[in-house]
Amino acid sequence: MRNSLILYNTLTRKKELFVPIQPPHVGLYVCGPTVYGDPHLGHARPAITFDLLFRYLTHLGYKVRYVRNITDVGHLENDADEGEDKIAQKARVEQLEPMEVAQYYCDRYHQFMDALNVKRPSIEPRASGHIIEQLQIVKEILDKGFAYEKNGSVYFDVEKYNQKHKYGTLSGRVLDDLLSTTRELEGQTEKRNSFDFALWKKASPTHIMRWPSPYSDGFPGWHLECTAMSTKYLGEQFDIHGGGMDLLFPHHECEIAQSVAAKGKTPARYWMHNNMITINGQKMGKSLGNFITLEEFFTGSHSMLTKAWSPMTIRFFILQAHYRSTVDFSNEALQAAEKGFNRLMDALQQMEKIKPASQSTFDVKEFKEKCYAALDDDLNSPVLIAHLFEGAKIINSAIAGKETFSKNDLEEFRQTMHLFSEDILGLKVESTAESSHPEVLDGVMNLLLSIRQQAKKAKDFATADKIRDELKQLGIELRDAKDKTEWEIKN
RNA sequence: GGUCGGUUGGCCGAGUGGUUAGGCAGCGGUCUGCAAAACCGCGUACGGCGGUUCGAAUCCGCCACCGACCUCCA
Repeated sequence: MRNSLILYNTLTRKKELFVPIQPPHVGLYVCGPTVYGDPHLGHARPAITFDLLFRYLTHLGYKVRYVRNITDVGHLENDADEGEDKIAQKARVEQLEPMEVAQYYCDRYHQFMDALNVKRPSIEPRASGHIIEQLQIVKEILDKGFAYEKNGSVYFDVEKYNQKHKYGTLSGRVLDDLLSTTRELEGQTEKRNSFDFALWKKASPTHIMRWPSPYSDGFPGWHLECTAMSTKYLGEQFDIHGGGMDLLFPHHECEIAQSVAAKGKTPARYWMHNNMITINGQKMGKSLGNFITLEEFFTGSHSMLTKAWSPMTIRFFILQAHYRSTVDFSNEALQAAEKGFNRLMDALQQMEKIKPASQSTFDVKEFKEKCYAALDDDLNSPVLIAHLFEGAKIINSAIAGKETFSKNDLEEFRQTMHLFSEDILGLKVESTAESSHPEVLDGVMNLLLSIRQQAKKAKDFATADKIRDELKQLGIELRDAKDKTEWEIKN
């Protein structure tokens, strides 16, 4: 097994060689969606980032258990007493059962992640199905003395925890600073300190989602589910914990505190955080109202979009930036991504036409090594894509007779190109009308092309060009090669 | 205000103490009846000011600007 993957660990702020606790097994936990709204571009980034990690680790031969939760009990709307579960709030607005709402958006999430060719995780646990496990952790933390109960709610005692352990190791925050910088919130009389966080919240009378507990009828605090479910399925300490950078503080910091308080262990050894997506340089966010749903991208139905952008264009666009960089959205950038993606996919298909020669003019082994090296360097997908474009250029040159491959090299080159672009980056040729009725369209095209060929022979270029131009208007592009004319549907 | 990160050619976006990132767009060429596609060539970019160094866009310092987190958010 290749063993040279280096990952940037937020915990140490350094790139580190990835060494699993129990090779060949790898435990990977990623914070999943809160299913109270339609999936948007921001959901795509972590899903694709960790899909790449999942695919690469699997390819390397690791047996990966990938756990990504579904938050269906919702997080607290805020920390105030009248805080309301997000799912419950949405349900009231739409007059639906809370679980109906959660199911609907969960299905939508799956539908769009499938379209983006994101593999399903090994386990997708729901928070609502793990109330017992969460209550168990509340009890453990209370027993250890790192939490206190007040009016039916249970809060994590950060100050007390900080006396024995250190709070803020992941985000680099210092408790004293937090005291002075955290603003005062109304209705926080129950908490001893503003930075304490809820482990269990007593439900207000209007709160629909509630479960019985020794403390009150209520619901779990907003960091607890990840601790409960990662512990249950991956153990008290596992390999990699991932999520968006916005979750670094307080969410992941609190997860660490909960695990250390309850189990005495930092839950994960490697913490990975994908950066945000920006629109016109500004973060995309619910509160900012500038987020674009995936459905709007795929159909083009948003005022900021000049046209529809396909799932693979979105995936390619995201992979063209390193996961720790912000990626700024614009129609121009997507246009460039779309064209580049098509060029790569075209080359991949053209590759089948290459005929083996006696000798190779291209070093396939070195090429393959470069591709691995890119991913080994903290999943550098943009560099990998740059290499794949070099591969595309070689393919096209080989078809033009400028490069040659021996039989063995050709086979290895084909495998390498497919491995990295399809199996690992998860890119694929998107189906078009061509694939739904292939025979019919082929027949029609062959007819048109033979008429055009006759016209060309007779030097009737007006007719030949008319066919080409009008097909172009329909979205079919012709390319005259030496002995035949190729055609392709563009969008 | 505190903490962290960023500022790369027309656009997007990697990377690095001295050697071509890559894609898109543009320009010139080859090919073509003309195109398209493809291939070849071109642009010589790293926020500002100092410092370290034989040499910095890459290291250090200061400044400017932008952003993220500190409140639900991927």
